[in-house]
Amino acid sequence: MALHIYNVLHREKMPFEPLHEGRVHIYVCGPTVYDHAHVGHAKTYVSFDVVVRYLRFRGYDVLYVQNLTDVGHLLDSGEDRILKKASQSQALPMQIVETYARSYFDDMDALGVVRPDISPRASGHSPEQIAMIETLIARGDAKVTARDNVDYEVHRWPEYGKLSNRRLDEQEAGARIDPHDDKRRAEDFALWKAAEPEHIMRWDSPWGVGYPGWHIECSAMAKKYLGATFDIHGGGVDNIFPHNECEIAQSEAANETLFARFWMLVGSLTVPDEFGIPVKMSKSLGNFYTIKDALKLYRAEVLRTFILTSHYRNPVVFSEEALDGARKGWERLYGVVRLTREKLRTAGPGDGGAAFLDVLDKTRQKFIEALDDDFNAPGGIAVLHDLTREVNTLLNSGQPVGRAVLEAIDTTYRELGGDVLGIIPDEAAAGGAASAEREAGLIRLLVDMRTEARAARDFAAADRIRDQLAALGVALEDRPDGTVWRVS
RNA sequence: GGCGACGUCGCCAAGUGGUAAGGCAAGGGUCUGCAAAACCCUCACCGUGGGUUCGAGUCCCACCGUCGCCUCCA
Repeated sequence: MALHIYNVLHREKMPFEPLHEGRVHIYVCGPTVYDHAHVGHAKTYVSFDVVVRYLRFRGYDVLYVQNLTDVGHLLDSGEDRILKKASQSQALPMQIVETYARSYFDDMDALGVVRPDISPRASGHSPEQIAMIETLIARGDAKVTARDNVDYEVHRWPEYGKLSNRRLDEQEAGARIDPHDDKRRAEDFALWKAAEPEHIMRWDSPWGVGYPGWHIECSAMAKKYLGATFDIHGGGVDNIFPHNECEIAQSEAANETLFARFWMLVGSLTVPDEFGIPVKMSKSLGNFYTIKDALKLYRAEVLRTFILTSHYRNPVVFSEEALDGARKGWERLYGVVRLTREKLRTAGPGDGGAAFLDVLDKTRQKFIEALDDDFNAPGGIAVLHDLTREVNTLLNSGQPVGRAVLEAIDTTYRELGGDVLGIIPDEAAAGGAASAEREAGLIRLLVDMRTEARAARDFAAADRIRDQLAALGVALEDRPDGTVWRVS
């Protein structure tokens, strides 16, 4: 059973073989950097983070491109999002872009999302955008309008609608036409827009000073870094129409070849409203959670666990109960890793418990089986929970477990839970700094003192140490073979 | 109105034809100085009604309910 991916383009799971052997080219629509990222962004980018991590785990050489949209993404009113924010905060547009691009990377770093190999900005690619538009004009697929806009003429592309499964005659026509536009058909979209005097983000073009349309940016950048045809295009489902559909139309027309071979779209994240009905986040409803907000309440691994316990294609409701459930489930997984590492500190060199290596092999097989099935992360987490029961049983059994087996257990969690899913921290990340070492030493000293008190049946002193440590967020567990501690 | 998706135990959730993974919660036990953690046991006729099939949560139809998109959105 090889890797299968649900391809939105064909609405079915298909076996995945990259275009170039051993190498996967993937493009994911990045955010428009005009505000702090919210938990919906976290769902999308954590999902693709696991896709990329898993492809690498499977041995593929992955080239991952995720753009930053910093121009041309307009609001209903026709205003550019970046420009509007800039005028509101009395800053230059590129200050806004810089501020929120940094904020975005900070958030992604905090969530343990591996950075894309290339994070191209739309504003830096006007030569590529213009070249593509010129090709489309030469082909007769795009027209320069009387106002020096360039519009893509959708009726020229017979396959328009193949991704989102829409046909033009089914759409409500003319719902929104910008008064500054002079396009002839409502479904046509802008490749290039002439800049009004107040539009200070502007570039020279053969059609005068202007700026690119949102859709052409992704087409131009994907082609530049990944080629005309590449393996996977990702994004959130909410962009399937019009954005992704327009990308396909203009790219396949201009390049005269297939654009992305596989389309992977992530289900939306909603938030319960006052009646508990899931709705999209919006600032006006007061249900807008930034990643920074969420990270104050839950650690990154817990947020990732929450996101990854449902399949990436499904919609998810961001609720406190679900988050708390994810937290407890994660604590169970991390608890056994902590226990394993604690035992490793003092373990003897023998190979006791070697029969357990077979369990680890089977775990790895089942995990791969799950992830091979369209990146079924929930299935992968369930496999880790099954392993966790077995490891707990082993470590509580009293039989001697040698260093080799403990290391193999740790490696299994490190690779599957850490490298692929990003929910099991490294020892170092959990506190490898000098101060953390000192703290651990102090805690061990207190634990030893308590052990002596218990041996002397001085339970008052023992409980005092335990209670004080608990108040500081350090939980103790007395096990047959000694006391272990963990930071809660 | 059109397009798409979803409805599985109190909660979250996997499962695209062969008698329902996993986590949380709950109840009962084991262990423990007491705890905590862990382990064991218990806990689902898969929205409703039809149909196809030897056999359906899984396929088809209808209905009910929910969500998303229809040129702002990851």
